[in-house]
Amino acid sequence: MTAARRPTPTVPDTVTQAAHLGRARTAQTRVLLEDYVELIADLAGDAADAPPIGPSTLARHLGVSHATVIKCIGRLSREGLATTLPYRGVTLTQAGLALADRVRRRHRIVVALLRAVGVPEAEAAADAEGIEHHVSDKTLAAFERFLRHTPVG
Amino acid sequence: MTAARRPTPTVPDTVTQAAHLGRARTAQTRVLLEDYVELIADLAGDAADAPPIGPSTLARHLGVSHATVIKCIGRLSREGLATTLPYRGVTLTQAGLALADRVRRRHRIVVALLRAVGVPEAEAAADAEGIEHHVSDKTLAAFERFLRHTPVG
DNA sequence: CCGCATATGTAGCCATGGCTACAATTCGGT
DNA sequence: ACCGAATTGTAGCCATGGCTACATATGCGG
Ligand SMILES: [Mn+2]
Ligand SMILES: [Mn+2]
Ligand SMILES: [Mn+2]
Ligand SMILES: [Mn+2]
Repeated sequence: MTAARRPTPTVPDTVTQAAHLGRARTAQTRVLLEDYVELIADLAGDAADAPPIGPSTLARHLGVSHATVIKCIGRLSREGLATTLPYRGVTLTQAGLALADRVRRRHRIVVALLRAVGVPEAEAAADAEGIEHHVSDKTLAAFERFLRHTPVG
Repeated sequence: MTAARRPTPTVPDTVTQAAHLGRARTAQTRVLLEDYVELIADLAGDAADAPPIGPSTLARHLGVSHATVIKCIGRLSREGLATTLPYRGVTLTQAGLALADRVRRRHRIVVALLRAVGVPEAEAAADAEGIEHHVSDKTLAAFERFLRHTPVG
């Protein structure tokens, strides 16, 4: 039972595989933060006077309870991505805005790539919401290159 | 604070967005199961007499502790994907094998698509480990179509 | 200016998936 | 046969992110 008798060729070297899976696990811890800052930025609009967004609004868009949102806003704030005052909603910090920009850009590119390889609109929109969080910078760069060098969609 | 003054066009309709994010959240609950059955199938090889795999082997490949693996094997077994006997390792059920087949195929196709749009080998291998779990059947079908109609890489 | 609908916050529950520390079993080598 | 190393299992901790139920604050319409 120490190992498979034949180290099947489909199995990559052990430490590499562990690293890949670990990386995916780590990415998971960022998913919630990324979705929140992306949504907050989208809702607040691009004006300089971005208005604070309330928990119930976020809850509606996220499809979770407002209690859950309030807890997660605590984490956002602990991580320095947003500021919040009781009964006064949440506003992104500079760091939060910077992250939101990166996340929104990546989201757009992922959707565009999916569309470009023939994924239907609705599926692209839905799947991108999960895929985006696992697209590294290098992969994103490759996506952009592909989109530039590909005629239409 | 009830909503953004301008319902910025980047924000999709509320219930659609909630559905998309909810779908990504739901997918998350399958990630662990998928990675486990995929790994177990890979390690056991394709022989009919697939040998049971021990927790420590899985732990090494997954990059987590053996205690964590043992707990997760419990879930695998509760969900009918594997059987296990004390000190005798874990074996996939028919359902587990079927899931593993789907997951491994999807994994291959995702890696191939990433390579086809120009993602470097190492990045493709790493990112695929996270992306794969968020690729729906329709999106997978689109990937296959694209790969068929695209000359080389 | 006041009451009430709505939004916000708190408390406490649960499942998951990490971990370490320790206990028990197995099994190969002598 | 049996000893000891390696594997396996158990116990108990923690953080996360869901939820419901209840409590409190806000602010608008009348
Ligand atoms: Mn997302
Ligand atoms: Mn997104
Ligand atoms: Mn994976
Ligand atoms: Mn995989």
